[in-house]
Amino acid sequence: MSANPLSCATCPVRSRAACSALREEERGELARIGHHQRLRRGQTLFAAHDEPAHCATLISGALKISSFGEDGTERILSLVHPAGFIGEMFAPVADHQIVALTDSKLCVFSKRDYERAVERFPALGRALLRRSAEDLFESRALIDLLGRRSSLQKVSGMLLAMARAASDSPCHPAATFDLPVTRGEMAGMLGLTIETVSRQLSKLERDGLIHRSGTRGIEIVDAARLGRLGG
Amino acid sequence: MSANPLSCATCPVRSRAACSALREEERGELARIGHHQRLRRGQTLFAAHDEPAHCATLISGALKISSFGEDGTERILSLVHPAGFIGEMFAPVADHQIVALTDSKLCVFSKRDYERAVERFPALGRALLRRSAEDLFESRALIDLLGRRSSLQKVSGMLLAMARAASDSPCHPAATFDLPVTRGEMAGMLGLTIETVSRQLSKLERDGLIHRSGTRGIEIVDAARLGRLGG
DNA sequence: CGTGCTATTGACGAGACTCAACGAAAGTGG
DNA sequence: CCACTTTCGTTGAGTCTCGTCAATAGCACG
Repeated sequence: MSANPLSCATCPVRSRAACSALREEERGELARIGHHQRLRRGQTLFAAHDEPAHCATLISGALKISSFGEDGTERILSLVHPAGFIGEMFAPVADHQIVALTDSKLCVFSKRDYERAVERFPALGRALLRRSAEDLFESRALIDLLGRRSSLQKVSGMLLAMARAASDSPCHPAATFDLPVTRGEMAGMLGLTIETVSRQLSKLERDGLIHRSGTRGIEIVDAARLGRLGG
Repeated sequence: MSANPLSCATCPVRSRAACSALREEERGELARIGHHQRLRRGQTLFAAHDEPAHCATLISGALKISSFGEDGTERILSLVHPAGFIGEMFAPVADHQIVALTDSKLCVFSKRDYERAVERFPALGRALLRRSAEDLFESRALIDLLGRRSSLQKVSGMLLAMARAASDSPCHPAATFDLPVTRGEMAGMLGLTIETVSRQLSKLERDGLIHRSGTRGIEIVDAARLGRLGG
């Protein structure tokens, strides 16, 4: 765990993360109680059953939040994208594991310190609330995706969601991007099997809606038809 | 819309709702800017596409938050139980409809007023954050339920969730309760059809895990086995 | 150039949806 | 209070999607 001093001035998410709600000097104070941490692909931030003593803002990369069934099968509950906040401040102890999907950088704080900061800087609390609302919105979008839809619709919807997440501007999705997840992880999120995901991707490519390059690269060819399926 | 003055002293959720974080006199001030509202079963609080100008705490009854696909099929994203907070304070404008499942009572506030109150009373903001985190947790539980499970598991899990929600104490679920939702709504939440839900309920009763009385009454006979399926 | 791992593709079968009929409950109007 | 209508719930038979099992192909690594 490297204890680099935080350098907010060059932080790529300084305009979107929760701390962006703070004034200059307040942010400086927050920076003093936090530190950077790097996570390599596959490394876990918090393991299931941990009493999480930390919280963090994701600076770059991507994380997944997943739970595990009794049979050990993984279930991905949510993805975390840059500027996202991790640390279920008040949630019941959840058996959630948080793992890096790609090499990632985070801004980590002790939970106690952060809670104190929230009390001192009300704006931070409001910013967290906003983030939380966005997470909730995302979660509901995923629920929407999981509910009564065909596998083809699910896969299409996920591609669109990924395209949106890959783009910096939230309004227009990226036309070409790399999937941050493996097929298995995608399947886990959608409640499908690897095989079904693979088949539907093949079908989407056959029908000319997308183009695949390598195993992760996706180019959206016909966004309109894709949206009709997955939106 | 009846404009009864709020009477926090006798409010059944005064110890659990967001406003419970406030001190006596602060709560009094909040009460002055809010009013009670009754909703009959089936009435909608906010319709899709409304720019919601209000937010509310649910006092009694039950609400559903749902979205609608292009084909008009309803998709229930979340249930709201007493003490729950409604009003996506900061979320992107969502095409979500909020409808009463049973006759309900709410504590309604203008969004602007409430936001001002949040700024003035930081504790309120923190309480909202906690609520939001719980909602997020609930949402993720639903996602968990929707992901790769058999219809029997889904139905079992939903019964357990309902039992938990029906009980006042969050630790031990109610043994006997009324479903707040119709079969169709249940099906909508689980991504199943009415028929499948009905069949699985019949099966659970045949196998002695539950007992049905009327169309809504549920008695949990064998919580252990039910938990093994749906937990 | 093997060696794992991930992804793709095919054949088959179980589980969930569709369609359809029937029964039960709830609301309506006389 | 009762007959009527409407909605909701249950049950059955047939179809189709998606999961399971298995074999093969691409890729990254040493």
